[in-house]
Amino acid sequence: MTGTGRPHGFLTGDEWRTLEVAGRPRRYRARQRLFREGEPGDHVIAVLGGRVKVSVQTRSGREILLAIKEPGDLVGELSAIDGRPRSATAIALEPVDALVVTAPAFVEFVEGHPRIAVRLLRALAAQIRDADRRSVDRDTGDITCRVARRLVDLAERLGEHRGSGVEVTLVLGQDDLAAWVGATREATSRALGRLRAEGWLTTARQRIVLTDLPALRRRASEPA
Amino acid sequence: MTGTGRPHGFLTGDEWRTLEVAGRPRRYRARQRLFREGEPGDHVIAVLGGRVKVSVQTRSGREILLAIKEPGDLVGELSAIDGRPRSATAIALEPVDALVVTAPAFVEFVEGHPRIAVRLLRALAAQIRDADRRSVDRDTGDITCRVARRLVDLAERLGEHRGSGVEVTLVLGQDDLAAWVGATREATSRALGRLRAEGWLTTARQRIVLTDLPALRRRASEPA
DNA sequence: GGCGTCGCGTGACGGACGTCACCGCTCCTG
DNA sequence: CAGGAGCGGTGACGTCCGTCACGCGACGCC
Repeated sequence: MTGTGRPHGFLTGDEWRTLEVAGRPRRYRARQRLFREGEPGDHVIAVLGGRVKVSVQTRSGREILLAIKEPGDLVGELSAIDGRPRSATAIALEPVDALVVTAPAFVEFVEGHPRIAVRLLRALAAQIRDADRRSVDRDTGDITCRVARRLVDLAERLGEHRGSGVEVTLVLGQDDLAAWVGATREATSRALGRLRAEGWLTTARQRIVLTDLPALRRRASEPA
Repeated sequence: MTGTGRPHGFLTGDEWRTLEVAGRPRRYRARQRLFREGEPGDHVIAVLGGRVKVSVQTRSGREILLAIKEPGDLVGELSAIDGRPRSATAIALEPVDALVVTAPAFVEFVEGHPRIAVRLLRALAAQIRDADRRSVDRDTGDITCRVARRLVDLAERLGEHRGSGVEVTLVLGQDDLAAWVGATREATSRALGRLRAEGWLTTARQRIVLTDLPALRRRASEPA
C-alpha cells in the first residue's frame, strides 16, 4: 500500500486490543529488518506505530520499492494466506511498534470473524489497485514527472503546512525515493534539481519543501 | 493473474454449478469488451472458458497489460469487494464462456461460505504476488530479456510440444506482447528479431515456435 | 574537535529504446 | 480478383537515462 488511495488500513491498535488475539507486542529499531525475501512466512506483523518499507532487490542490485506500510497496515499477510515464502523484504524506516501474530493464529482469527475477513479482503483489494497503479505510473511520463507525482502524493498524505509552502519531511533518503519512482538516485537527484530550478521546491537533507504545489501537480501530469 | 505461478484459479465451472448461485450464464464474442475503466462495478464475471485481457491505457495512448484471466479466474471482483469503480478495462481475447454475478449476490455468497472466502483470499494474494513480480520484471534486463522471459513463461503454461520445439500459439498480437513486457511494438519486434537471429525461435502470424528453450531461458536471466 | 561516513549534487559518456516513416505480406471482403 | 486493412519487420534519428566518477557539506562516533 503506497498510493494515493489508502481507503483505510486493516485494524487499528485499539481494535486489535479489543479482540483477544494471541499476538506478541514487539518493537523494531529503525533500519531493522522484519523479514527477508525467500524466508518461510510463519508470522504476520500488524504495524501499530512507525513505517515499514517493503521492497525487493533485482539481481543487478537495484532496489524496487513495493510499498510503504503505515500504522494500521499488515505486513507479511500474503505468506500467511497462501503459505508461500516471503516474496519481498520488509525493513523498518523508523522505530516500529507492532503486534506479531503467528500464521496459524492469524488464519484462525480471520476465519472466525467474518467482519474481519471482509476487511482483509478490502485491504488486499486496495493493494492490488495500488500495484496496478504503480505499473501505470512507471510507464507514464519522464522521471521528472514521476518524481513530481510522488511528491504531490506525499504532500497530500503527510505534508505539514508551513508558512507559504508545504513541508514534506521524508523518512526516506533520495535513494528510496528513486527506488519508488523506478529510477537511479542520480536521475532522481537531477529531477529534483530541475524542479528546484523552476522554483517549485527546495531540498535539504531528508526534507523537501514544496513551495508551488499547483505547478508541481501540473508538471506531474504533463507530457513534457 | 499473468505470471508463472498460477497456483490455481478461484472456482471451476463444476464448482460454480454445485453451489447454487444467482449467476447468469453469458457468452462474449472475441474482442468484445466486458467492462471499461471508470464504470461503476456492479457485477463480477467468472470466466469458465476462453481468455480475457485486463489492461489500462495511459493518457499518451499506450496500453499496459495488467493480467490475462483464464478459465477459473474471476474478473471485476475488486469493485465488488470495495465498491469503487473499475480501475481497468476487460476485453475478451477469444469467445468467452462466463457466469455473471451481481456484486451484492457475490458478496453475500462469499460471506456465507467461509471456505469460498478463503479461496478468494488466496486468489487475491496470488494477484498481489503477480503484480509485484511484474514490477520487478519490468525493471530487470533489456527488452530482449523481458520478451524471452514472457515467452518461456507462456511456453511453460500453454505451449504444445511439436517435433523438436515448443509451439506457442499467441492469442495476442505482437502489440499485446509489447504491452505485456512494457515496451513498444517496434522494440518488441526487434527483440524477436534478435532471438530469431540466434536461431532460438521462429515467428509467424500469431504464432511463435520456440526451438531452443534452454537458450531462451538463459537469455531471459542474463544481464546482456 | 578530528575524521570517517552518509547523503546529496553534478559532469561526461554511451547505449538502449521511443518516435516516425515506410515496406511487404497475409487474410478478408466486396 | 482487386482493393484494403491488419500485422509484422526495419531503418534513421534523437534523447532520456543508466553508469562511472568525483566533490562537497553535514552528522556522528571516539
